[in-house]
Amino acid sequence: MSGTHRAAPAILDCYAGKVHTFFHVDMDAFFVSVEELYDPSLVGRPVVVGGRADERGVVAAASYAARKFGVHSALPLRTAYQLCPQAIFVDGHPERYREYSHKIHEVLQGFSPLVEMASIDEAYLDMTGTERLYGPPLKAAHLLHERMKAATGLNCSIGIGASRLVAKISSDQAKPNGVLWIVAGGEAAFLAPLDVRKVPGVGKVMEKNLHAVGIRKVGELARLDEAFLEQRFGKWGLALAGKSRGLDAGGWFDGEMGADEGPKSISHEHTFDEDTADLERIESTLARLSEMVGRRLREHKLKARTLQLKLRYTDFTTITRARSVPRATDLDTEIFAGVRQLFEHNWKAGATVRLLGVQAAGWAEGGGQMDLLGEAQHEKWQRTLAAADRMRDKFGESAVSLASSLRGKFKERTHENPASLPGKKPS
DNA sequence: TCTGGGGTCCTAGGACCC
DNA sequence: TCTGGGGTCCTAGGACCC
Repeated sequence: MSGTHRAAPAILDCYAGKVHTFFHVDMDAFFVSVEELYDPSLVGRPVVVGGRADERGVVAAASYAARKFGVHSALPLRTAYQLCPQAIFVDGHPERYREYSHKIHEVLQGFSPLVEMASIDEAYLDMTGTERLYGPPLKAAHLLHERMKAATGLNCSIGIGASRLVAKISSDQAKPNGVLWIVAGGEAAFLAPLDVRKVPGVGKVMEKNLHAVGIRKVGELARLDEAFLEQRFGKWGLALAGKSRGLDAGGWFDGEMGADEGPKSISHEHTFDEDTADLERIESTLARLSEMVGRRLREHKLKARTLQLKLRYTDFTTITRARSVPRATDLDTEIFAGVRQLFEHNWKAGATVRLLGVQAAGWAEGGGQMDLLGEAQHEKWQRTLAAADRMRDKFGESAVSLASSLRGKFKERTHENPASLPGKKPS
């Protein structure tokens, strides 16, 4: 609980009146903490969530005990094992994290009506004008922290600032299990000594670019000429100039709590345990991914006009190939037909494949025109798939699969009318 | 260090249209 | 006819986030 600074009047002027108060609430080691609730024996031990120590894959989350050994998110699991062989490696459970994310959302909504979930485990609250209800920000934050712990069993950290950006950076500095308030006017002093990497949006590449021009700290960035940053890094450079001063994209008044607009794309991908050039395996994987994408489209009541294939070879070179279809679709068969064709046209025959991905995007309201026959077939497929979706809801994801029947049967079909394909009926 | 999976946003070139 | 400019859509790739 540090970082409170007296506001300089000259700096306060730039708020032009109303100073907002944003909270950024960020769960501590979220995936690990949820796993600990299911298995309390994990508490206090080095835990790695993401898969087995010998699997292909990366660390999704590491406990603080594991972080002491240098283990962190995005590290290859095998490297994590080298660094910390005594760590307990557990599989991730996305359903559990979604469930707890909902609980978190409920707690927050009970605290303030202006809540925006920024990801599965973090949220912004606009707490402007809540002093009469909760008292000063620090008091409010501690109350929220207690409620969160009581309702979910999980720890969080809370950053408080006059912009979302400052709130976010301060919650990061407050970790773990802390609260930090950056008083309006104290932003520059708070930000100046931080590494540029602490600024959201500055990753490996931008960090390197900035180091190359001798910029390492946010304070150095803030002193730079805006025009220089814009000329050097374009639109991004200009945004960066604002961020280095603690400003959101819209300045201090970027206060609208985002309406949930729904997804802009839906995708699934799979990395093989071992790279493969086996067409049967490749096609059944594409079929399975197409089903998963189709299912999610129907869940969201969306139809996609653009289908995209992602293909990663053994040497990690990765291509994406997209095509727009004349009629927007949410059907497994049509998605599969599209990406299968993209695969055939773009695969370097015989080259071993590491990863396949299927993405749908470009939503359309309706589906456009079809001839009567197409219409009838289309409706039949929709009923079949709806039944399959209900089966999966009841009995699990593996209860119904069209993959085996789709695979291999496309060659002798025309792609103009994939809806005429035979599919295994749910039984 | 042999590198997941699900997303968002930005850039840039070409097609096409007026 | 040697050749403008703006808008929009499509596609590919890449940086970045959790």
